[in-house]
Amino acid sequence: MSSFPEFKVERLILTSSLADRVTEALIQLIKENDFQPGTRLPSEISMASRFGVSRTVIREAISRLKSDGLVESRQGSGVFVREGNMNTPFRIDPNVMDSIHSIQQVIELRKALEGEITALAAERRSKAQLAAIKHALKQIDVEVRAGGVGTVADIMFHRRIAEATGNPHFLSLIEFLFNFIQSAMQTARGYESTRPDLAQEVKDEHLIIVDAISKQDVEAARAAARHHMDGSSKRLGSINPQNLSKNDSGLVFKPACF
Amino acid sequence: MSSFPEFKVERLILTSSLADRVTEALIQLIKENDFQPGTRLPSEISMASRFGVSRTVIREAISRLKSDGLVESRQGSGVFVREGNMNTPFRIDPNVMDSIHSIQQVIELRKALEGEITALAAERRSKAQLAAIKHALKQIDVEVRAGGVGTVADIMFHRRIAEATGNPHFLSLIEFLFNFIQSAMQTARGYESTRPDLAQEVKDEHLIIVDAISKQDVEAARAAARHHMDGSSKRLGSINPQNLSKNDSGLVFKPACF
DNA sequence: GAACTAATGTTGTCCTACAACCATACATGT
DNA sequence: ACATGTATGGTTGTAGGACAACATTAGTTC
Repeated sequence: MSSFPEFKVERLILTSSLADRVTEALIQLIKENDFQPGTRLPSEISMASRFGVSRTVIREAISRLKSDGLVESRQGSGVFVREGNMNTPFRIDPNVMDSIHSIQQVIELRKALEGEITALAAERRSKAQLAAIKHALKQIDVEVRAGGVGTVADIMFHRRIAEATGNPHFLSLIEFLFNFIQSAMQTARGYESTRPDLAQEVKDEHLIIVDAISKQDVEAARAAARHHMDGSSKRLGSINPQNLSKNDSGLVFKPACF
Repeated sequence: MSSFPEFKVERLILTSSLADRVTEALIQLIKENDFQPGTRLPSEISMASRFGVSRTVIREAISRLKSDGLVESRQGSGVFVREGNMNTPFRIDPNVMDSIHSIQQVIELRKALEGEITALAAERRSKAQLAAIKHALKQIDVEVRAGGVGTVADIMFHRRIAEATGNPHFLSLIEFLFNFIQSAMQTARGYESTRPDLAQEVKDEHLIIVDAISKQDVEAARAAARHHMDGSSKRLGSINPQNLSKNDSGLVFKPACF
């Protein structure tokens, strides 16, 4: 068509709204400079005049702080800094997830978890949960035969294992991590599909895991999961890095700092 | 003073603001019912009339969704559901952290991580990081001799180990988990301080960990950390459960559902 | 001293208004 | 026919005013 090379850009968001900037400023004030926990923030009106914005903007910023659990507002009294930070969530900044190195850091996190998860699953799985795991394993082949690379089913397989631990936090944590390594898994599995030897390797590793969970052999399950993680990171490392640079979901461009 | 027994209640927040409820409703709509990623939400005005609230309330709710990464707003165009949920953080609802069981679930999460963290720390620690770990270990005794139970220094000890992995996510995840198990650790260490045998047990376990990290013996480090985790959960289990019911930070009361 | 009351300040909610911006349809010129 | 400019309506971003609900404090009364 046109003489342009492919020029598909998601959307440059270099516009930060006032509420964004006020939020950031307040977080900085609370975290760095000591607004001691329990103290009251200045009133919304005074902050509005101090920041030079309207009260609407201040309220939106405080609304975000509230949902992040940093502050708590009491009608008629004021906004107070919360003590303890139980409500501040664990997050990984997607803006730094551009390099392969940072993806591998997340993979390392998953690697650390998967061994214990599989061991606990072996110890505690019910018959129904074992059946669900086995079913998920079969679904990988189904997805591959249907022309896919099998990422969705692969993730579901490990999700079922996490479910079998009986501890819901394991499931939500690895689901959180999958969001970041999904694209890496996709290219990895895409590469494996061109190498029958590697594909067979993966299938074998999965089988060993299921076998150990089936027999409720805790140590074997742990070892199998660790072996699988080592194998997949080895396979991932054998891919040409440039394949990883295209990120299919989310932003690719890190907004310039200014 | 009064005839009442101690009745110090932080503050009952059973009043959920309109923005709270609208936020919850929108999250539900996005997650359960499919607002497909990429689709536009109804305009703020129409949502306001639909929910029967003012546009201000809608804006505050959407502001929270934005900070949670669920949606993205484009001026002049609308609010769009984000594709991929890389930005949705990992959180543990503090309102369900009332029972011992749920605390132990978080401890189990930490248990799973600490083994790998210590192993990686043994593998990669620099000389300076080893020194920091050893210093933190000494600080536990200092804190205890100063009359404290040693929780702060204990946490700092494990924090330094996590730092030595070189993977920043380990540190932030462990720090996140510590927020939930801190109070449990406090009562545990308080109990240990009345039992010299247990206190010595803890010190021995810590020493073995540091020794393995010092020698860069990866497998020994993993084993030592796992042994320490097993020991501390065993010691925690030997405490009378009622000691755990008093939670010093945050809410204790789970708001009634209505 | 205890209980009630008024005053003041703060957050919660609603409203209107306008600026900045986007998407589309329409008009214009070549 | 095509590209370019322009008008228009709709949407978010921001400002500001108004009042209700509530908390705190000072003052008053008993």
